[in-house]
Amino acid sequence: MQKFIKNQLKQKGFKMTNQRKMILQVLENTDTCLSAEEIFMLVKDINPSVCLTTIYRTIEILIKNNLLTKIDVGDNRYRYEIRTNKHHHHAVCLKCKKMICLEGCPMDYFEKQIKDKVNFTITGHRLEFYGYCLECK
Amino acid sequence: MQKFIKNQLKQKGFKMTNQRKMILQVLENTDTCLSAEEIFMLVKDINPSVCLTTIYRTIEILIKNNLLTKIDVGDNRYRYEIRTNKHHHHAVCLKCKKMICLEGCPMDYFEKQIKDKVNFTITGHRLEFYGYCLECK
DNA sequence: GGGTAATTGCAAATGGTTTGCAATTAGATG
DNA sequence: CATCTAATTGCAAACCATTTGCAATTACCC
Ligand SMILES: [Mn+2]
Ligand SMILES: [Mn+2]
Ligand SMILES: [Zn+2]
Ligand SMILES: [Zn+2]
Repeated sequence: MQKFIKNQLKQKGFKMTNQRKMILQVLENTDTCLSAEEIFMLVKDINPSVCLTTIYRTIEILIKNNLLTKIDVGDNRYRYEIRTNKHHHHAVCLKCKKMICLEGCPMDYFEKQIKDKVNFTITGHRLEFYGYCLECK
Repeated sequence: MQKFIKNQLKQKGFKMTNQRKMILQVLENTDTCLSAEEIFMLVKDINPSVCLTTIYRTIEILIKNNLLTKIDVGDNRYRYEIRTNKHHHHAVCLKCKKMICLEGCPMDYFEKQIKDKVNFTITGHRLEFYGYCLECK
């Protein structure tokens, strides 16, 4: 995957800078979704001379090229998740906003998995479809 | 529904001010989800002397009392939807961010409805469960 | 290694949302 | 109906995640 993303970027004419390498490394070595600030902190652990702006600009590039997903949890701060080849969903804790990645997709499968494996108490869910309406198509 | 919400608020000790009446009226007379700014504009059409702050504070109360839902579409601005007794989902246009309310819930039913009735081209979807994780339960 | 366009860091701007505070008001009480 | 008080409001300022302008730096094609 690491390779795939780097190739995608190179192919589109983006330079593979040290900052971008570090950001990708951080995004690929986490098991949750990270906020810009969290990515920033983790990248600083590798090299303290990075700038938050660079994080945001890299995020923008990745999203525009379908290599990163922007996720909202309702606390005025987005989380980002690097592209995986397995389509999946999340369980979001209303209190600490932690996002637990779930495998697979069909809803009923999920409900069972969440209760049995992840130990997450469901109080509700939200399902949104993305695409284009009649006027914008 | 109008009545139900007012009763809920009164029961919890909130005053039924003119501002709150107008905000509820606006929220109940729309067929999409509105941003705070949009609610503000619509309320100003009724009475120009209202303040955006009041919109936000009312939104906060409604959300805390489960009378309003906060929805994110990815453009740094939340949309709000007044409580309905029919659980339902949305189709969000990636371009204009318009939210089309869908009836019912099961996924397969939706996919058909979206294609046939609402004329919305699906390019993807997101499903999130809300609740509490092991530590926060 | 040199040339050039892309990228970066810094500081400042942006914009949605929140907060402090004094003035106003709903609605309970008599 | 007039009085009282806690809740609510409007205004201005703060907040804070994200974005932008610009000069200095860097990747990478030759
Ligand atoms: Mn899915
Ligand atoms: Mn549902
Ligand atoms: Zn939690
Ligand atoms: Zn549209």
